[in-house]
Amino acid sequence: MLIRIDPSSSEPLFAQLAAAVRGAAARGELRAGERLPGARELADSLGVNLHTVLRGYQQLRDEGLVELRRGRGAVLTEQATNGLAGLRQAVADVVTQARRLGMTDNDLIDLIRTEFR
Amino acid sequence: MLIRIDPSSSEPLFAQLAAAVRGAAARGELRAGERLPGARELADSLGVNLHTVLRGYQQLRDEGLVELRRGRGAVLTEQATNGLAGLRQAVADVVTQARRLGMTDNDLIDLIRTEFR
DNA sequence: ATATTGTTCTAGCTCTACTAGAACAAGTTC
DNA sequence: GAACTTGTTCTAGTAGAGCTAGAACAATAT
Repeated sequence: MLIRIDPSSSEPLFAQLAAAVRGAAARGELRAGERLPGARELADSLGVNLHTVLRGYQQLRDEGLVELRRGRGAVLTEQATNGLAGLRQAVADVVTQARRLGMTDNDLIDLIRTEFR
Repeated sequence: MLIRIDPSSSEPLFAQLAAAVRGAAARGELRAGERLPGARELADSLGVNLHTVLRGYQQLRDEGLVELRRGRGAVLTEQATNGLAGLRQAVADVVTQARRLGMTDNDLIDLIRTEFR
């Protein structure tokens, strides 16, 4: 898997990392049960700190996309690869866009309901 | 126009302010040529600093949504009133994707609510 | 002329993100 | 069982963004 990070972006590094994994899983580049690189190793290869990678991994865990276990590393869950991850990413993008327009969650939900008919 | 701001949000105050104006324009609550409140006045009524409001206004100017002139204030441009089209398209895409996964509108709305936090 | 309103500058405070290093705990591997 | 791997937790320091504050200034409106 290829993970790229832009240090000059205003998006935090750990968030970029999480987004990269989310996207790779959604596009089928990663499968359930597959292991992500160890945090120390990935930190080295990206030129960032161990804690930064771990924070990204922990965010993915909070979203239910990976399981973290000592001695074993970060393993993709079913949820990460069942397409939900892709939808999640799309939803995140829409939410960002809606926020930029100053919409509340309910404003956006109205739009969704309209579109669902 | 009603501008509300949440000091406890992780979204910067100046960005919230810009979003509020963007959204009001996108929803048609504001029209091209209309004047926004003066920065000092708005800062007072929101309980934030003059510079914070000005930074929000400047961001809107950088986006081409308002023109700023001394003695005159912030005036909405034509461009400010065309925002919804992109979001509508993104929402349509998300709904299609959700349908493909067999989700109901309420399933999707749960996702939106989660993401909005 | 006078008042209004954005512009610019300096300064200080707080919080987040990132880095760094160390010790620790749970799991894997042999 | 022993050694190794890997995430977890803790402390600590640095840099930058965001916000506030106050003042002086410049262009425009009335």
